[in-house]
Amino acid sequence: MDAVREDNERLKLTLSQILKDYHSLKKHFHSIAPQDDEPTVQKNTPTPTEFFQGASLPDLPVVEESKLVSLSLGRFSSVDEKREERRNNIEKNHEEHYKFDGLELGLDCKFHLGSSDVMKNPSTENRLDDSKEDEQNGTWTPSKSLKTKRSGDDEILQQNPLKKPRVSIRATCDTQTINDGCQWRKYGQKIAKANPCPRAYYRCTVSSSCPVQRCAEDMSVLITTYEGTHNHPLSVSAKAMASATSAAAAMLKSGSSISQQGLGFSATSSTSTNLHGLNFNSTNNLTTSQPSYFPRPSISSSQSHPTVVLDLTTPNISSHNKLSSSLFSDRPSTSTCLNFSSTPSFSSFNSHTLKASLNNEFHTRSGALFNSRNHMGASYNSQPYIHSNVQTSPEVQNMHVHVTDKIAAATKAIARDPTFQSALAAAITSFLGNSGGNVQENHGSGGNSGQNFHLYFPQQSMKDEIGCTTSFINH
DNA sequence: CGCATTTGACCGGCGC
DNA sequence: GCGCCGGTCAAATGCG
Repeated sequence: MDAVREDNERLKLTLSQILKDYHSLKKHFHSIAPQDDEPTVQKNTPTPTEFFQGASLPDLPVVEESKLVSLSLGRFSSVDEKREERRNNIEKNHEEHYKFDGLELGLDCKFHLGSSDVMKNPSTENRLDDSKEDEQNGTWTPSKSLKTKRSGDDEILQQNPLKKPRVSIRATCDTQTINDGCQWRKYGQKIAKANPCPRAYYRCTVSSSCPVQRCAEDMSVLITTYEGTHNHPLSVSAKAMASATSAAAAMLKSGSSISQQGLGFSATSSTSTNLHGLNFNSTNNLTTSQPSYFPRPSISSSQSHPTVVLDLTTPNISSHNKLSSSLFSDRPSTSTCLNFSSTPSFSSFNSHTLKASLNNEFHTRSGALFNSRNHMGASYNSQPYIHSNVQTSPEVQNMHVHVTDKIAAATKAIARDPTFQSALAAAITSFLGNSGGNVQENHGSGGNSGQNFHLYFPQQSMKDEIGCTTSFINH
C-alpha cells in the first residue's frame, strides 16, 4: 500500500507537471497564433507563410479557444466527447469532416477538464486508467483486469468485451527482444501452434502491478506485442515506445469501429492519433478528392484482441506504392517519411536506420492481410534530434518552406521536450499537407502528382536548437 | 544469496 | 462434455 501511495503521489506530480507544461504551451500557442474571424478551423488556418511570418508575438491577441487548432501529443482518448460529436457530424457531412480533420493536431490530454477532473474523470483512460484502478482497488491483477468491467473501458468492452487492445510491432532484430527502454522479466515460454519458434512472455519489472506484457516470437522477424499500459513513470528512453504503443492502442479504441469491420475503412470513419509523432489518421473520406496526408496503421482483430500492427520490417517504402486496393483507387497514394529522434531505446534495432513502415495492412491471425495504398515510413536513429530524411523519388514535386526567425524563436521555447519535437514535426507536416497555401513550389518533371515537402531552418544553430526537420512525400 | 530464467503444471476460453 | 490452445503460475535451476 505504501508503494501504491508513492506511485500515486508520483503520478499526481507528473500530472501537475504535465498540466503546467500544457498551460505554458497554450500560452505560447496563443501568442503565435494569428487572429482570424473565419468561423471554421480550416478557414481560420493561416497559410504556411502567414503562419510562419505571423505578427510579432507580443502583439498577438488571445485567440478564442474554439478557434484553436488542437495540438496532439499523442494521448488520444477514445471517449473524447467532442471527438465523438465530431465523428457523428462526419457521418452527416463529409465536408465538415475536413473542416477539423485537416488540422486536428490536438493536445488531447483532456485539458479542457480541470486537473482534478483529469484524475477523477473515468474517461481519462489509456495511461491513467490502470493507475486509477490501482487507486480504487489497491492492487492490480492482470488476469483479473480482463474480467473486471471498468467504466473507462466501456467503449472497448462494447466492441471487444473480453480483451484489451494490443499493439504489435514487427521488426527485424538480432536480439531476442527489442530494446525499448523498459525492463522486462520473462515469465513464460510456449511453443505456439503452427510456429516452430517459441513464444516468450514478458512482464514489466518496474512495478509489480504494471500490466504491460508482451510475447515475442523470435523468427527472422521479431514480433513484439504490447498489451496494456505502463502505470508508472518511465525513463525517457522508454517513453518513446510506450507513447507509441499506448497511442496506437488509444487509436484502436477510438477507431475500433474500423477494426471490427476488418476491411472497414468506411467512408465515414474518422480517427486520428499520434504515435510519438508518428501521426496516424484513419480518417477516410472516399468521396472527396482531398488526399489524406496521414497514413493508416495496420489494424486487425485476432480472436477478440483488437490489434494494431506496426510493421518495421519493410525497408523500401516505394515498394509499397505498388500495393493497390480498389478501395482507394480513386485517391492518390500517400506516404509519409519521418525521421525521429531517437532514444537509445531503439539502438538495438538491427538495421542501421530502421525504417518503420506502417503499412496499411490488415493482418489477420492467420497471416492473411489486406492492404490499402497508404503507408508510413519512419526512421529511428541514435541521434538527439529528428533530422531530415529526404526521400528520393523521381517524380516528386518539391515544396520548400523557410521557417522564419519568429516562428523558430517561438518554437524553441516549446520544443525542448523530445515528444513534442516529434509531434511538432508531424504537426507541421500535416499542416503543410493540408493547407497548400503560399508555399514556394518547384514543379518537378513527370506527370505524377507526388509532392515532396521540406522544412528548412534558415540558421544552422536554429536547426540545432529546435532539432527537427522533416520531409514529407505525397505520391 | 538474490535474482532471472526455465519448464512443466494448471487454468480458462473456445470450438466441436 | 471434451480436447485444444493460449496464457499464467510457481518450483526448479542457472548465474553472477
